[in-house]
Amino acid sequence: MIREVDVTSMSDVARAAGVSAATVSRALRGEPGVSEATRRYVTEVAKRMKYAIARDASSLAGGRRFAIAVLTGDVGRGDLLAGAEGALRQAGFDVLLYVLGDAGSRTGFFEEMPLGRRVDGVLALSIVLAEAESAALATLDVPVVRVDDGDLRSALRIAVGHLIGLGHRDIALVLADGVDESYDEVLVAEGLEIRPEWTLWSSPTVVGGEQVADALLDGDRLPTAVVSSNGEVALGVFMRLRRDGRAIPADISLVSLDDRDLTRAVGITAIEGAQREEGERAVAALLGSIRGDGGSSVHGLSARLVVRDSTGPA
Amino acid sequence: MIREVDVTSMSDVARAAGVSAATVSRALRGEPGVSEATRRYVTEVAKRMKYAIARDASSLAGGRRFAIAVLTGDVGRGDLLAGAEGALRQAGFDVLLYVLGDAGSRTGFFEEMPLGRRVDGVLALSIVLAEAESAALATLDVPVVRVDDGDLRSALRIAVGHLIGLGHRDIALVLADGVDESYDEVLVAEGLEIRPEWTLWSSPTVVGGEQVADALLDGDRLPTAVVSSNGEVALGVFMRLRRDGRAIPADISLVSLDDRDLTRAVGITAIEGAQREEGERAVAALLGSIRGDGGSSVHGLSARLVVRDSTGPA
DNA sequence: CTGTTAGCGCTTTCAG
DNA sequence: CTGAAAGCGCTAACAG
Repeated sequence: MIREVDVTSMSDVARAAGVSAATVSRALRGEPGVSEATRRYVTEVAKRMKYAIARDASSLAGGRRFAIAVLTGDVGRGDLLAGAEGALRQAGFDVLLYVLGDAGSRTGFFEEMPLGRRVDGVLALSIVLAEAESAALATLDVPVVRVDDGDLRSALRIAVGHLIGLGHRDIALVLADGVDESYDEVLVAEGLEIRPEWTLWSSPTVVGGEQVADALLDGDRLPTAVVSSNGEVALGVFMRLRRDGRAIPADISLVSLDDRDLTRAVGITAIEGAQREEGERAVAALLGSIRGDGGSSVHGLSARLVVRDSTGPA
Repeated sequence: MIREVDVTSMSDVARAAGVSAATVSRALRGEPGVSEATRRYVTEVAKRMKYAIARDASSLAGGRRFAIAVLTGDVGRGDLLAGAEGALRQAGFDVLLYVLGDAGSRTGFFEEMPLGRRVDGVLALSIVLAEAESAALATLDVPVVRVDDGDLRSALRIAVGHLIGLGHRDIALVLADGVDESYDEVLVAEGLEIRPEWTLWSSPTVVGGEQVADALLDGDRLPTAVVSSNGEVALGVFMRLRRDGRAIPADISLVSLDDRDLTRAVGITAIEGAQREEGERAVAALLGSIRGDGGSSVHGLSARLVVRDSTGPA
């Protein structure tokens, strides 16, 4: 396709404004060394001509790229991405998106490393990087900032604290398969008694949650509160308990350590990562690095309790 | 931050390979006019030197940008985005992401139009563009491809067809607020009788769905099936009916015209857009346009019924 | 098939 | 404060 169009270039603007291209460049970028009057006038003219700096040429000449690569394994974590994108756009950076969800595209990406000399920094959002992958990124010689999912332990601590504050002592903990650590100490630390039958594992699905609820209902005593590490499991527990005639939160309170569309929709109290904000914070850190020390860093999603309708007094 | 590094440029490679820069350029891009032997050797050397073409310079000189702007209003539609990104990356295009979720960033974007001379095409994913916005994009003079949500009418047709196949005749239709058209004709066309009290409106929330279910339960006759235009509403209906002791699908079948995490998790039969595939198809169309006629086009998410556990014989 | 020569549209010294 | 000149690293004619 041939496009023979609107090549309003900087020199066009310069000519129209009766100054040199250098002055236009300085004026438009807010560089010092231009009188305010000139700057205003040039900006004016540029806008009238709908002129926009050609990034390619600008990068080539200036050495800066004004672009950040955003790597993510899971577009589902939408707000994190949205927050980061907004902050970057506002700061004048392009966002080059790379969705590294499946193994194929992921290995492909790290083999090709298509970022060479193309970005000023890298943001890795909720994707756990292998050693080799981190190393590959390091060769780009630009700052890398990672945002990981918040850690379960502290989320659990917050949830349990909330429940204890409501007077609960009998708290069951449902962990999604794959979670292999023990979290008893968190309960112990709060002075709670550990009952083995109240620590349950479940596949990370709604059906799994329903089975867990069944197991709970079959026990000789029901806890007054349930904490689930996974949102879908929480929903399963919620639905089964309700169907069994248990009122939530009157009979049983429920907290999810994982906040999702699901839990939000149903009104389940949950620990949410402040995703949007964290995305913005990560961008701030990255831009700081770019301007400053060039260092890399790792951020955890900050945990925050959102009390909804599934928790109440014991 | 000062970066005084690895500026392996094309001429470095050329020197190392004992050829001219032009030859390296041709060889690396697969352009004709290079002997196979030379191409192989040059490629070899380049790889060994870890050389990667500088996109900026390449674009500047060549006039092509190898970048596509992807506009989306809703990162939640993850698979569409993932599909498009994968296809674009494979084709060698950068993806410049713009999340135009909230009004502020959206108007900001269309006022600034930061894309001038920066992309070879635009992909608008599940975002309905206003007249003025389309016009703004048109000024970029690059192909624009849009992928819209599938249309409700055809989704409804599929859902109703499915239910009728299962023997249902008493079908209630729940529309989320904002849907203003009448869909009676779809039912009529299938030979169904229209009962006004079985066409209900609801806020697009779980609570709204629960209220709808209440209204249904209060009626003098219960439909044998419910179709909801919205996933969250469907979930609300689902939960309330179950709590009221109605078995799904034994007593009542339920179909959502909108497939989401929610409906998937709970196992509600739904009409899903084949998002990933559609993303790839849109990219194919866009790349075709870029190479060819430069035309723009609109794609609908292709509707597909996913039968889960919420529908069964009447 | 390959090399040479001009730029692409900016930013950046360096003078003025 | 402003302008002129010299590239940034490539690609695209044009010659050989």
